[in-house]
Amino acid sequence: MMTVADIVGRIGRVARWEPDARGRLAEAALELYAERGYEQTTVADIAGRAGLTERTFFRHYADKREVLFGGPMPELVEAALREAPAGEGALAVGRLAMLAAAGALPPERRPFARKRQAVIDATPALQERELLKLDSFARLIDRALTARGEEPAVSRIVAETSVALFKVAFAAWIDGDGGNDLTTLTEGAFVALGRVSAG
Amino acid sequence: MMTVADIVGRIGRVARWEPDARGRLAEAALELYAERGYEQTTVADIAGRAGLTERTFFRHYADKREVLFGGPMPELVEAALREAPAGEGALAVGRLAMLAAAGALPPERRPFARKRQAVIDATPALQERELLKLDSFARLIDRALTARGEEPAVSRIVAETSVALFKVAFAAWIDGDGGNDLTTLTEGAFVALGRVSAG
DNA sequence: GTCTATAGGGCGATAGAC
DNA sequence: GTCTATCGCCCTATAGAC
Repeated sequence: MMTVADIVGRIGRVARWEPDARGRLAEAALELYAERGYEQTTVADIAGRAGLTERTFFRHYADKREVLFGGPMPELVEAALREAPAGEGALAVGRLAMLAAAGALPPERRPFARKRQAVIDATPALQERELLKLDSFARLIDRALTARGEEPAVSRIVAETSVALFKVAFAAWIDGDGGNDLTTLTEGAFVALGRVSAG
Repeated sequence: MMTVADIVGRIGRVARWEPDARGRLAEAALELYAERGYEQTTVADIAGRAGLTERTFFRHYADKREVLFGGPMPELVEAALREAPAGEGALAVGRLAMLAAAGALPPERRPFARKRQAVIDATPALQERELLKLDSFARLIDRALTARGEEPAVSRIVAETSVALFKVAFAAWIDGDGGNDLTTLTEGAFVALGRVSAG
């Protein structure tokens, strides 16, 4: 279905507002956080660079941290959990969920992800938010596994472990040379768990 | 060396200040967060109940969240990692570190821990802080394992997995009926990992 | 202790599209 | 008329600076 914004875009006329306020805010925020640091950046700075006001920033993002965490990963994880084949074991389902998350970060997004991660690594407040997002994936997996009839104890362990492995794979993807994509590294982390927990 | 507080304690007289301002602030904060919610509680409220000023609160705690996270767990984890026998495998060391963390919460602390956890579970801002604290344990384990000569990939996986298992055990301790102590539950989580990752 | 900047929420006004 | 995105000005509490 064609939206008003689409029509405006086609006609090529400037409407009342520049399009994609949300995206412009996110871009401006990352730039400024990288340039001068998260704490040294005010919401007014971000809004100003995006050609908007402070108040509009808070319409699009609940707080100053959230502007870096707007990706499609939660939906991808939920979809993977919904579509996981009935026969799969618990850990295999957790693995599918994390592979879906990895799918949100194809190789071409690595430069952006590295820039974003450098900002997060320099800022405890952003690390906290990142950990909460990852924890929410664990909750999704736990709920899905329980719904599939797994023991609560198994669901929880698999959920937390799966996310732990994704964290490891993601860190390796960011720190590495780009030779392996995130999907491969995620699969590798699940394989490595078997080795570590056996040996 | 003897501090002023020590001297006051010995004499047994009430000096210029009631003793243990830090503890009183923590107690007042938990009460208020439980009574009316974290966001509905101001730092002035907490300080007032503790008979202190707002400014004094920030001398003892860096921010409003930190007042719930002042325990000895980090030191216990560090000590366990320092004293881990040389022969132990990576996962065994992670397990020792998490058992040391569990040691900070003996059965008699469960009522307090449950009250505190209820507040945290109701407050995303506090969940974020809790996750950051747990993540800092993973960093400690990772560093210690790397120092012991483990492969970086193994260190990271073991570190994240160990903390993941502790999270599961802690949740079970809080949610359960108190029949199992946290140490037992933590050991059980490490045992269960073997079953889950094998089967 | 005092002062101040900033985060972030409430609410109403405005200006288009339909 | 309704709906939606933006702006403006109010406010309080946090947290850092002095």
